[in-house]
Amino acid sequence: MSEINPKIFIVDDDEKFGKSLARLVESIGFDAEVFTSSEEFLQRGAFDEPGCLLLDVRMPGTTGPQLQEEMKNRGISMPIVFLTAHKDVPTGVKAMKDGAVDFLLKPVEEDKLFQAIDNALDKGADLQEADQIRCLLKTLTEREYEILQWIIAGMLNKQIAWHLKITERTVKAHRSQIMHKLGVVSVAELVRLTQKVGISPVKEPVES
Amino acid sequence: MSEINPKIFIVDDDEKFGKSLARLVESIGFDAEVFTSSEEFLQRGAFDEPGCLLLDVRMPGTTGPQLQEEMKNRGISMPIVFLTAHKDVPTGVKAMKDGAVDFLLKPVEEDKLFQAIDNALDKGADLQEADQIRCLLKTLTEREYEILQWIIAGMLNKQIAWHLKITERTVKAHRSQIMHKLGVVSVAELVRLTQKVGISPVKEPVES
DNA sequence: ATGTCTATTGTACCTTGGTACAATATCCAG
DNA sequence: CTGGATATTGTACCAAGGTACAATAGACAT
Repeated sequence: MSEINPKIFIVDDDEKFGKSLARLVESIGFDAEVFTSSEEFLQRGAFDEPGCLLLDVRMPGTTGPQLQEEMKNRGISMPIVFLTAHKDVPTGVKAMKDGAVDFLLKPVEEDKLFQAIDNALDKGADLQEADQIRCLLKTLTEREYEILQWIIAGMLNKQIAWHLKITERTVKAHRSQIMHKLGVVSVAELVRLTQKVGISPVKEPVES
Repeated sequence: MSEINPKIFIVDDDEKFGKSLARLVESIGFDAEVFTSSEEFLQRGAFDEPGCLLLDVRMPGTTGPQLQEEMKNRGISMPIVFLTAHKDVPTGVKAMKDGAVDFLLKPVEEDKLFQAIDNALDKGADLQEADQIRCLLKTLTEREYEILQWIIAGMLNKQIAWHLKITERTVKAHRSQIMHKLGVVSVAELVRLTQKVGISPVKEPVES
């Protein structure tokens, strides 16, 4: 068994600070990788390994919050911990609203940093799981996806058939295919799976 | 149909500020209620109507963040928007981590305040729904709750029966009771319901 | 003691879900 | 045009869920 250490990405224009931060996290067993700009970080690519990002706010070029938004746009799901000397409340609050794990002020206390990294890595696991689920969902055809939304709404096969104007037999065929593709054996698992990536069930129009 | 306005609770030791804030939110159609201390607010009770809390940070006695924590302890689920002149980053960040909807600096821009209130009221609806679900869940007996956890794990009746060393018939009886009490007709609805209040399914020990 | 709540189980029956073994039709790319 | 993916449907059968109509037994409170 080869132990895989989570990788701590560090983006800070102050190279000295970044390197000392790298040494610090490496001292407790993490792998670290240092970048001096957001652009350099984005060019690296391959963000699929488990890890998190320690990110400065004020930087020449793309700032920390801008990188956060760009990552969201690109679908890069990596938990972010901001580290900054920039004592601006709205910036910190917005970063948190946008999903940052923490927003710490330099000089950062080791305890708080390590705690934040732990939290970030936990969140990273969830994000990776969601990514995997999204990947599975892409294997569904449009029709299957449509029927999936009815299934997780709790509709019976015959009701789905009625709404789509097809036979119950066909719904069963699709349903079976969906379950196989998503690797679940029960509706309960199916619903929990879809909840994790925010798929909304169809809403049955109430007849009067 | 009597229109029910959401109620905006305001807690600020600066009574003048509180009252002017009340006039402001009332001008756009909300009901407002002003308190000059956390204690006064807590004594009011009856926090079940739809609404949100505009809360100051620095106050004599119980501070805003302390009130936030106390409300959490007491199970009072009302969305909070902080309004403060206290430009402290860690305070703002912690408030957000603890579930605040927003953390705005005085003097607050009307746009941002109204936006924050809208967001808070949306969140309030979710919180109220969760409260209602928790209320329903309290009507379950211990045994029913136990079986519920197996059901939402996607287990078959016979598997549940096996684990609890009872007959499948008994599981069916409980299952039926659970569905009735929670007002759902499908496992899918049941799972979504429980997800909203964070009930975790039992984990099947994998046999080798 | 008597009644209520809870947990348990039984029988019988029907509905729904799942699947094995099929076929037909359309669309699209190589 | 030919193969593959997709959507559709059929038959038959079995497993699983749901329920109506029941009963038994223990715990607990009035």
